[in-house]
Amino acid sequence: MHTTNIIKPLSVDSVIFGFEDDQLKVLLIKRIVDKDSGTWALPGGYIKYDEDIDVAAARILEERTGVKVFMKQLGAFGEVNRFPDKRIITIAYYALVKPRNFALSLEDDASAIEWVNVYDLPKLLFDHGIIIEHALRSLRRRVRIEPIGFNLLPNSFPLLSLQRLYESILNTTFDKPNFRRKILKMKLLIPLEEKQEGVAHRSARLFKFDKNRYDKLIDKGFSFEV
Amino acid sequence: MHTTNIIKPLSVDSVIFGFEDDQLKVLLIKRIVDKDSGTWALPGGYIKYDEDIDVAAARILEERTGVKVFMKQLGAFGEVNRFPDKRIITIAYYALVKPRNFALSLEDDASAIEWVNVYDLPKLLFDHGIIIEHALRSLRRRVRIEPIGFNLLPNSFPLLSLQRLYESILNTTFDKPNFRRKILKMKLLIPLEEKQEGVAHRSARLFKFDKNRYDKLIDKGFSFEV
DNA sequence: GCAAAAGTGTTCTTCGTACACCCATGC
DNA sequence: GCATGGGTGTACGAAGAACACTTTTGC
Repeated sequence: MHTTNIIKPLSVDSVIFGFEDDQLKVLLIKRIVDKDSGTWALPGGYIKYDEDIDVAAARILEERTGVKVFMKQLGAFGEVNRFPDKRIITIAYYALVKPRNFALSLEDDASAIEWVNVYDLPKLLFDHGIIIEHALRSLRRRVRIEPIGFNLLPNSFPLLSLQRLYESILNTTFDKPNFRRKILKMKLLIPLEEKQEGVAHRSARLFKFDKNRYDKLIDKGFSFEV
Repeated sequence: MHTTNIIKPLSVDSVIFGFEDDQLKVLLIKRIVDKDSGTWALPGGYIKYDEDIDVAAARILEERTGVKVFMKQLGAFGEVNRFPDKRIITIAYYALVKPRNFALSLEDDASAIEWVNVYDLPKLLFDHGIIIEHALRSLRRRVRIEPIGFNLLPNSFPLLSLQRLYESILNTTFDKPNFRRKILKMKLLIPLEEKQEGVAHRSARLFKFDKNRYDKLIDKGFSFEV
């Protein structure tokens, strides 16, 4: 990491959500060698002097994890004592990704990187636990009114996967027939010819999210709601 | 203003919403003497080294305007060129206040201060116009699911005032009978014995928002929605 | 009387919810 | 056959939208 030309009292931390094994997870890093050894943390770093903060967040995430994605800002966390010894204010970001699409890569051998169930987190560095809580709250609010959930699923998926996704994010359950009808009525999904394979039950039709269609509907005043 | 012991690349700006004459307004300041003369701006300033950012925002707002209120964070604005010459990242806050409750006071004679209709803004300093847009979007989202609108009204108010408030924030119109029923059904308003006075029509009953009641309903799973 | 807002009543439709039920597939 | 999930049908009730109508007050 470059240490010149950076803004020292300002860091960036990223909460990366992924959906794997029907569980909502976040991407955490653990420094193995230095004094924080043993504590998991959000991927983060310092902003450069001549770099937009959104760009800094994306750069730092990629450097730390190999994940390249555009993120949404969560907000600034600036309690005086959030960081030991020094005053560092951090700007938190979050994003939703498909874990399968990324080969996690580490910048060095001194760290471990892992997808961790968001409902079963280990002890985290500084206020990173609080940051994740905020990110989760924001995710819950947004996921019900914007079709961002699809970012967590493979390009094609059966409807029950979508339902399980919403259930795990919102920590609730839905009636299957009703959920199905509600989603299909929006006409946001393109039914594919493909079917599930190798499952121990009747194979389900796969669907694909139609971003184009969504944009057009939005122009007509449509509003997504789960 | 103190210039020692502050974090220089980090400022705070506040969007203060008020409701006056059936219009949604924001509080703006204009520097009259210096080089920015003639340009309206959001009240803002620098964060101190040993001060929580939320506290800094409240302190700065009070210093600039006399308005003392707790605010909600909107987020950080950090485009490289948002501020001329220097790199300054700002953390924006917003709040909803009752304009009548505040005697606007200026720290010096070099400034003017004013409530300005949010739908008819003058040219603003730096990216302050963008910040207000974001604040308005956030306000619109929140006002429909949290009873924060009452913060903009006097303690007691007729139902039509509430309706006009929502209409001006959401930039829409509601059917009076339906709006009335919807709000009353929530049981969040205490009907008072008082009536409007000096109006050229049948005087309306006044109501008061019942915060206690709201907190209790929330515990029972109630969710506010307009 | 007229204008303006207060306040009540009613109808129609849409939508969410609950749940019964049949279908296909692997073991 | 049985378990598991896929997928359809239906019936009830709550909630929203539209609008007609009566009441009260100042001018």
